[in-house]
Amino acid sequence: RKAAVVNWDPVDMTVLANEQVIDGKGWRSGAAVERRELTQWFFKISDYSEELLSALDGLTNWPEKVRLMQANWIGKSRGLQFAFDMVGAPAGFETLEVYTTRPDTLMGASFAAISPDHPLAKALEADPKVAAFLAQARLGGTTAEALETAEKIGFDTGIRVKHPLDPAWELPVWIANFILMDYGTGAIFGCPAHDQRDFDFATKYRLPIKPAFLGEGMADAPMAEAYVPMKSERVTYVRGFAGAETQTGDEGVATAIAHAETNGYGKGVTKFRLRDWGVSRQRYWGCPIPVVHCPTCGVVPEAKANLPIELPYDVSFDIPGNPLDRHPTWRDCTCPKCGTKARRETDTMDTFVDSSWYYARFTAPRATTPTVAEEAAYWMNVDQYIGGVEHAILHLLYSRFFARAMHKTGHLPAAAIEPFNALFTQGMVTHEIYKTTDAAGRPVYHLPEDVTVFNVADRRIVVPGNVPPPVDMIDDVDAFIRALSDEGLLVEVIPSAKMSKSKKNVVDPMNIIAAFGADTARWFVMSDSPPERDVEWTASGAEAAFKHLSRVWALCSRIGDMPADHKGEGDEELARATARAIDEVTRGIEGFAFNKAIASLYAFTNTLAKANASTAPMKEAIRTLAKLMSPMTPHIAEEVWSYQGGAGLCAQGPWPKADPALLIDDTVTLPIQINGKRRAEISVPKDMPASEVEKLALADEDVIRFLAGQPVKKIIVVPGRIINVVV
RNA sequence: GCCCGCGUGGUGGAACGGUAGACACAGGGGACUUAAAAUCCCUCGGCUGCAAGGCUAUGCCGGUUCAAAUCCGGCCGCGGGCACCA
Repeated sequence: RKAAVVNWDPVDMTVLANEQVIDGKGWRSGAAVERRELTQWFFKISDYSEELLSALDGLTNWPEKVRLMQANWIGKSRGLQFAFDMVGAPAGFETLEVYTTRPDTLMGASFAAISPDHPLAKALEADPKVAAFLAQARLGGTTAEALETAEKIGFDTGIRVKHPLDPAWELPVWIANFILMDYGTGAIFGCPAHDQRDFDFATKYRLPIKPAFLGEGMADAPMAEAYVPMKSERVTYVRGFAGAETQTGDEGVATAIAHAETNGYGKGVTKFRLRDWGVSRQRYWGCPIPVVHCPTCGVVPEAKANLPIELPYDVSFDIPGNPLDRHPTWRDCTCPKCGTKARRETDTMDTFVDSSWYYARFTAPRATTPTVAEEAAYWMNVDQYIGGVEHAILHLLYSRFFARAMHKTGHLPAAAIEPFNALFTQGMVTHEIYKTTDAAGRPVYHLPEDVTVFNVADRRIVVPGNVPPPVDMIDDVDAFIRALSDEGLLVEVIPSAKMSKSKKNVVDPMNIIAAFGADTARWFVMSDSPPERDVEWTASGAEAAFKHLSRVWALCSRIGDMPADHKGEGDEELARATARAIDEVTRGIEGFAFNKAIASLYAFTNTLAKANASTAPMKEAIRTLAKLMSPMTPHIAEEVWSYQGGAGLCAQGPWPKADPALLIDDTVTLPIQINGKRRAEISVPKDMPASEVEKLALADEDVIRFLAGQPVKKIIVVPGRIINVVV
């Protein structure tokens, strides 16, 4: 229960918190959310923004999608940062720093705006009108919808800034609720012509809208919305100040930054969207943050000898809030620096902290230090990491950061800074949701095993309970459904979703195992969908899997009963089929295409069931089948293996290897197309030269019939694949 | 709004640019049964034909190619991620 400690810095930040989190009193759902300042602990992941972004290129065995999501999350942008000189601002606020990714639109500026959380806004808060505005701006929800629909509101401070390119030109400074303190400098210059938000704001408050550029060949005209072309697009500057009159946005930005740097009013900077990782939680169930608050020394890291700080067990959750805050003794401690009475930090760490380095801990689980150098060097990295896509950003990015931090603190070797060599994101097992409504209008969810699904006249009807109604006696289906509905017996079927206990769309694995065994459950889950996709759980699918495994067992006992000297037919073909099965199943498993591997096993089993070969190849085939099945269905595989006289466990023996000679057929069947349509096929020896194949194809009677004497323009022979005759 | 991804039978899904629908589920038919279950066999994209077969078909429209589910462009639909990020 300890975590590596990296860059402990208390940071004052504005965070969003609801009442429950702040004072532990209210726990009403939908309680008003307000914004307050809390002291929180952060990991300075932003120091690694560039590194975490550029290293994504090296993760060649990660899905492109995940790398892209991380790149977008890190969000690198290049822009200009510069300072406006202010007129009429309080003492200490001589300049206003702003950041823009479109410095080429500088001449389209019509105002400057600061975040309600900007230090300047706070400095002005003594003015009751400002205070009232800030209170209003801080209201409002934090959900995506709330933000989307939130109206833009602003307050003109009366302060003015001088335009960097023309000191005589002054712009008003507004406080605006849509400016974020967390990004850039918390202040912007507004260019309504080329930013939709600024456009909306300028329209509302009647500020000038002046284009800096027009689309190539477009005329200057009043605009209905902001003109925001891609930076790669060429535009004609009507209020340009750097570079060519017509150039791409990228060129415009580059020349504008150069202009600012040459003339000394600003500099090009790179910003990242990635914010520091706030790890403080006002909860019990996280690792305690090993920090002591001392009245004389301030914030002091706990002495190493006292680590790990363990959570107390005698806590109560009767009252909402963090029990650590109320614990009588846990909070009390002595300052590791001066020895006086002090208080422990009661915030605990985000549980993502634990999941960010467990893989490293696994390399030396019983060590008294977080990791052991030799063990970490030996075991790291994780060769293949498998998890849901929902971890694409947070967990996987935090882990990448944490591995780097652990390297810096000497807990991991340099080779382990990218902890996961290969990543596979698997889908989920889903099921539809069955819902009814109780008398009070509350939703009631039903387990799949507690409803009955049946069809009447192509209508799928679901009722609670396990007794289907007498379907034959229903003649008016609509009336029947209405009656069910009136009695509250019509179950609403909600489309398939990730299995969740609260929605009761779960199938208990224990029930499946009790009914069919664990092999069946594993076989079915892997058989239908590729693993990166979600699988819909169906009872019939599980039954089908069970039937198939029963067939395998029946086949096993039949082959087991064969007399040792039985001479059959098709020994060669069966040996080929066996080799092909080994090849296909191996490639399927190695390529994470378990559904294809299982399809091959079905085909091989069917071939074997129909075969009438001699005893030796039959036994060889069933033993191979056991081996190939063992990753999916270990129990039946071992039974079959042992029944067929296999030595030891098949899980312990080597994986079968296909004889390459048996994988190559001596003759191949080639389809013949005429103008791209399949018309015939011929069998030819596999190494027959193309010219011979051509002759044979043109001599084929179906081909002759279809050509009907037309001259052949061209003939394409793809060896081993296809022949196309063009007329 | 921005960034990704995906659209193939009734269903889950196969298909290095080369025989579309492998392998299954469901359905239909049959055998065995007094009957049912279980098991086994046949059939199963659509249209057409007694049949052999033919035509048509991978969301829609167009293009590249001897050949397109696959590559390119444009629509439509669905899903995921991000989001007052200046």
